[in-house]
Amino acid sequence: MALRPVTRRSASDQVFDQLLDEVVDGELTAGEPLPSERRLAEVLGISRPVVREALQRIAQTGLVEVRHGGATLVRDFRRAAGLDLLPRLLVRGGQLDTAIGRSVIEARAEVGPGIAALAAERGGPALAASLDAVTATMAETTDALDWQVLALDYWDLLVDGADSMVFRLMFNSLRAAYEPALPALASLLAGEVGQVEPYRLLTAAVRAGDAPTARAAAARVLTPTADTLLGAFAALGEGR
Amino acid sequence: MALRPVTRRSASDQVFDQLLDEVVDGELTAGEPLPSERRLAEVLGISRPVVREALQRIAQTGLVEVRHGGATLVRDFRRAAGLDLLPRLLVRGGQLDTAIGRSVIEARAEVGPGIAALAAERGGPALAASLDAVTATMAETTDALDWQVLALDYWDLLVDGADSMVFRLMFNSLRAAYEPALPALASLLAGEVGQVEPYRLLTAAVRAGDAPTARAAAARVLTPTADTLLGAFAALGEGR
DNA sequence: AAAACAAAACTGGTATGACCACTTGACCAC
DNA sequence: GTGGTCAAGTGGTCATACCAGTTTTGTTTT
Repeated sequence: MALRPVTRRSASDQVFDQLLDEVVDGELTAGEPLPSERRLAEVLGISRPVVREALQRIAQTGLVEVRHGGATLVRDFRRAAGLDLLPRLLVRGGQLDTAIGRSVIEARAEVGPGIAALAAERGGPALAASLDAVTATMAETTDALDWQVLALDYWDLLVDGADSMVFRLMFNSLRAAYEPALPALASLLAGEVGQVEPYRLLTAAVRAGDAPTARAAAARVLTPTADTLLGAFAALGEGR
Repeated sequence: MALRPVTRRSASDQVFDQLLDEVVDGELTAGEPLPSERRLAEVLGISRPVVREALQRIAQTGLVEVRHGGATLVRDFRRAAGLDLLPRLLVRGGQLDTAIGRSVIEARAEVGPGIAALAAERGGPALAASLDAVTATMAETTDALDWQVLALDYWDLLVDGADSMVFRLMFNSLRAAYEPALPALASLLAGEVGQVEPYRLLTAAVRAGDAPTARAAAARVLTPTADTLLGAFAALGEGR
């Protein structure tokens, strides 16, 4: 039997989630003042320090603005939040937001080739050797989920090779966003399993230090997945 | 006279900054356990709730992992942090990190044209009209800083038009990163002031709904700035 | 001597109540 | 209208105690 570890969520975590959902779902509109910390503590049946911890974390993500002496105000997260918020937007209330999912795929298609180009310029044969090791494992993989995990490993190496902190942090944020959804996505992308040739072409371009070819090869790696997912999202989006 | 608002930083903020700097500067290496909350409170001369608030915010950014009952561990921020950390990496200890700056420019050059293409597909004449209003103001602007602010406004509209949450959040993160450095950068980019024609061409492509042209036009908007800044960063990087 | 167990000594999580610092708005004097 | 004062409400900090979970230690058992 498949047991999963029990997760005891702290009171602070639960308050954090509640507040975040209320802001993101628009139940608390931008500019609106939040109830005072004392009031929140009373309503939620917890102590004020716990409320404060949750509130500080919410503020850290840019969703509210706490002002000493004044009320805490809700901000427009579309204006104030950074990419770290993405995971909480992509899957909301257990449901995947197809509009957000579409934008993730679009961004991936845009950023991926750029990463590949930089990696080709800077990675060299050492990077290519690491990539070869991953593609070798991919070639022997039949499980859809394992395949996706390996594909992520491949891109992780590529991002390292690009030697760009911004792309690294972007990758981390995007990865954090769709890693939870991977099991669900893997089945959609089962047809992709075993298609290792595009990755090998990309690796070859990296080894040769050929940035333009790497860019094109990366696009060929990403496009099939993107088309499949965009199609699925479009179908889901109309279904509701 | 140019007065600036006084900023009183809370104890919690100061602890947050100290811990963040220690992790980012590598004085606390990944895997290493942090001192206990009680110990930190004692050493820093503050109360434990304040330490906890700072610690929870640090954990929120992915820099440490707090475990109930166990020690709090430092994580490798290169692996765990998201794009929200960028502002704290770009300018560290009052100094601009040129390697990070380079990666920001590279990412901008990669993402910008993609945003322009999407905006051309989805924005339509309404977006173009808004863009025209900004370029009209730009044409009359001679101050270098004002020019940069308007350029940011232009891109803000473009990002709206792209109708992509991921690009919106990316833009917010990047903006938060280099907005503090804008005054310093503006003087470097003084030569760009008045060059409104590339923006007008981009606007025209958006109005026509011509994505490929918009993509190319965006590249032409971004390239001069990118070259200038990359050159300046390279010179700075070698100087040390 | 090795393994199993139990207790103690950590760790973080929560609660309480008090006080300080700041903002806001009402009211008052000029 | 201007400026000043004051009271009420807000967030910021402190101190202490206790609960909950983990890690270490020491003992017991095999």
